[in-house]
Amino acid sequence: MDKKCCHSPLTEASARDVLTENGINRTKVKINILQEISRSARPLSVPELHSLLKEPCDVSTIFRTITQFKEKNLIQEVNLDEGFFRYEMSGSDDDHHHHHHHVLCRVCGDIKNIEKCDLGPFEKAIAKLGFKDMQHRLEFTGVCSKCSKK
Amino acid sequence: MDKKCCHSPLTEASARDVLTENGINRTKVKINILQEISRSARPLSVPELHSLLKEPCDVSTIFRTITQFKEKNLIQEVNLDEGFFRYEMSGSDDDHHHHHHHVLCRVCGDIKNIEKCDLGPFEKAIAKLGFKDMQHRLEFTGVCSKCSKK
DNA sequence: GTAGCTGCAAAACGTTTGCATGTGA
DNA sequence: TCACATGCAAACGTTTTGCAGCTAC
Repeated sequence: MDKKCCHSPLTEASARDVLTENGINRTKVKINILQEISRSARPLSVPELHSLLKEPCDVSTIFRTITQFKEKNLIQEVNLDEGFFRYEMSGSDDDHHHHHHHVLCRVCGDIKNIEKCDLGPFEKAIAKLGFKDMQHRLEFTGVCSKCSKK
Repeated sequence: MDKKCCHSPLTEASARDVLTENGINRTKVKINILQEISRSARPLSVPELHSLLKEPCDVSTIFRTITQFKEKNLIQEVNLDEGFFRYEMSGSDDDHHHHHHHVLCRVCGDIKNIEKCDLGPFEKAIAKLGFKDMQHRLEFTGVCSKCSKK
């Protein structure tokens, strides 16, 4: 549960490699965005990403880049019920079906990962209703230990 | 799993009672909105609600009313990853902690309820991280039997 | 009468799109 | 060269807000 996330921050060189492997042009903007997402310990929103980039680019470019990265499954969308999406690395190839959930602290906004995921009983129940190709979204909120001490 | 939802459509008289019990003024608009949500078999978005109301009101009024209903726990927010929220009845007083999940068909948009909810193992794992007052959101998408036959 | 409700208009916010220009391979 | 990437401006859909007038109690 406390172990480090599966990916590590990408160097410029490795970011370039990842883009090449996925058939994406290696532009300054795309390298920056990929590095910034890989550097972050938590999923980032587009406005956050925009203000983190050392060489800022337009938000529309960020959205277009994110669309492309999602299509190549480099990153994945996270919805913590905040009214907007966040994005995080999908995990490397050796870790192909990486899947996890999050807990969001309702007070300070801190986000932790939950690696456990067993929804078998739910999925069996839904299969009985005739549904196929199931996907799910499970996110938790709570008050973290720091905030509940105050 | 197939049983009818816990609440039934509210008559105008019972909608008025519910509002009074919750200290909310019984205006025409609020009665209409509450009835319309109680009548619906599935959680409604604000635009849907707006077009369903027989005596339409401004969307800003709908949002303000919904905020108030949420505060009194008359209704609850549902997020099916569509980019907007839906709203449904919270369940009656005798059914005080009613809680369920949904499956959304990614093809036709049909929504079914899932009554089962056992996330004990997850919540234990999160409690170990020091989080308190946990809440969760779990929603499924899939392809319903009608749509997968085509 | 007064607190609270409503409609209208405007704006906030995340997100998408069209278009003209610029850049990577 | 030429497909693709970018910035800018405009638009979109959902949601919020300010304000003036109206309604419930």
